[in-house]
Amino acid sequence: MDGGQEIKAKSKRSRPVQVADQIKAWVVERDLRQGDKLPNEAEMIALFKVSKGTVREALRILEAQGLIVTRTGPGGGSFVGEVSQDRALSLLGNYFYFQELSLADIYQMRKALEPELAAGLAGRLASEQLDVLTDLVSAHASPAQSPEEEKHEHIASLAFHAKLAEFAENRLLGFIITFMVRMLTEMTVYRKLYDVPNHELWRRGRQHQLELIEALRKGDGNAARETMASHMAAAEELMQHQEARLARRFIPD
Amino acid sequence: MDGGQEIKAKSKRSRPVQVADQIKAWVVERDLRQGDKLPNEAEMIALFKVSKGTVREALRILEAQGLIVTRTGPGGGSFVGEVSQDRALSLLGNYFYFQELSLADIYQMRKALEPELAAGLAGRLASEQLDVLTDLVSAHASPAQSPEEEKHEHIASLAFHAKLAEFAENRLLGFIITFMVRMLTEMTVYRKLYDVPNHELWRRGRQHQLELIEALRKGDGNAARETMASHMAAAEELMQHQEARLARRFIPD
DNA sequence: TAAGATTTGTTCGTATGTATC
DNA sequence: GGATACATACGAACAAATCTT
Repeated sequence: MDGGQEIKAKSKRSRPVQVADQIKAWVVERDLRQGDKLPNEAEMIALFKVSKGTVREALRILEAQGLIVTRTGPGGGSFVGEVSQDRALSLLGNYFYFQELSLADIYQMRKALEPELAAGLAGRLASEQLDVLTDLVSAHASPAQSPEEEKHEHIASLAFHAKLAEFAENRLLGFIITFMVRMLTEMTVYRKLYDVPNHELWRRGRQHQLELIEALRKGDGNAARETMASHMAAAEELMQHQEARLARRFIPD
Repeated sequence: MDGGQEIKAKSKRSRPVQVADQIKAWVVERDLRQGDKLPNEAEMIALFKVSKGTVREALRILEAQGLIVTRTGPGGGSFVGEVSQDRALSLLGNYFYFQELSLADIYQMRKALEPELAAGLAGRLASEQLDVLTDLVSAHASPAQSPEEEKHEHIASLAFHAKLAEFAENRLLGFIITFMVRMLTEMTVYRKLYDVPNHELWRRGRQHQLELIEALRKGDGNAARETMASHMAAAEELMQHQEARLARRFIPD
């Protein structure tokens, strides 16, 4: 009946992993923040009583997670680093690489979250930010003439949503939407999600985006929410024929 | 037969990171799946023309991301590994360690997603699964008498939601909710989120959970959705007085 | 520009630990 | 138990990057 703390199998953790844990503990104990310096290699060797190679493997572990950065030269060493959104997106992508994620799954989430994002943004964007959004919509104003153009339009449309997510105040909301957009973009690139063009639906989607920008400008949260909800429904319809699954590949850093 | 020419433009990356990338490419080229064996250390040394130490650092990088697992002994070596949900949760937690995430942010998401989860689960759970949920609610049936009990009730309540998320068919939805529950659990443990008891609200929350289980059993998706929505509103109210921010600490593996 | 100092980056040889047969 | 095939760990040396003077 605890549910929170899982008892972890006492698997034998390798020395480098142990050292990585010790380094984390060392950082937490001292409440270090981004940019603060860690002991250098020589000091860690003395501190943890391990060889240089082991220390370096531990540092690579932490570096791979984005927790530290390392620089050479005088004044160099390892420092507490802020995990970038890009890295976090990649690491999460590696997990879902192994999961069965369908378009339906992603759109169930988008339908729930994107209207929420839109409502929260109403009246909060500077005019330059609104202009950026307008430019993204304008970038694919004329009807696509070839599959290649279809593809680029599709990606540009997703970029519109990525930009909205970037503006989100709720960083968790922004992150998740960015993640889904990224997944969809990869699907678009690696599979032929754009080969069943439906110009009418496409035109409607573009109209939605323009209406959304207007609602955001006016600060009308409810209109923004409703418009986005319609847009999501249309986008889902547009992709629904596609049987697509996510491309199974490692996502590079 | 291998990659061929090195790309000078990316020479910023350290050798171990380069090798890690090469190993990933090697895996992707061959479309290896979980459990498939990678070359052993000696072979990688020959393959990538680097020393043992460099190969090992590269392997630790991939291991830290959950992409490979390593075993010693005959027949041992490195193998393609499936990234576990637990590891993915930790890595994502590391990212949000650095973000300003408020209770309001999390509840905005929960209000949008948990009703969706509840609706999707209606009529899909086996009776054993429903029993597990009932047990979790029963675990905190009597009113809490002390702050310590309040805390455990709070955690148990979150465990209820974690279990629901575990049953989700949509793995993305399940993952995100699990993540939020985990964050809230940590807040509960590391901060005094349970020191402003409100017995009436608490009783109502418990009632909601029982109603929800009933709706799930009956297969009434709309009732499940509505009940969960009410439950989320109540839970938010319960936590709203708390100024809490997430504890700033590294999340252990 | 150049030299020197500092710190990480990489290699090699060797020895030890561990799981399988 | 012994042999084998692996990863694991250590230490010493040298290379490369980068800062200071």
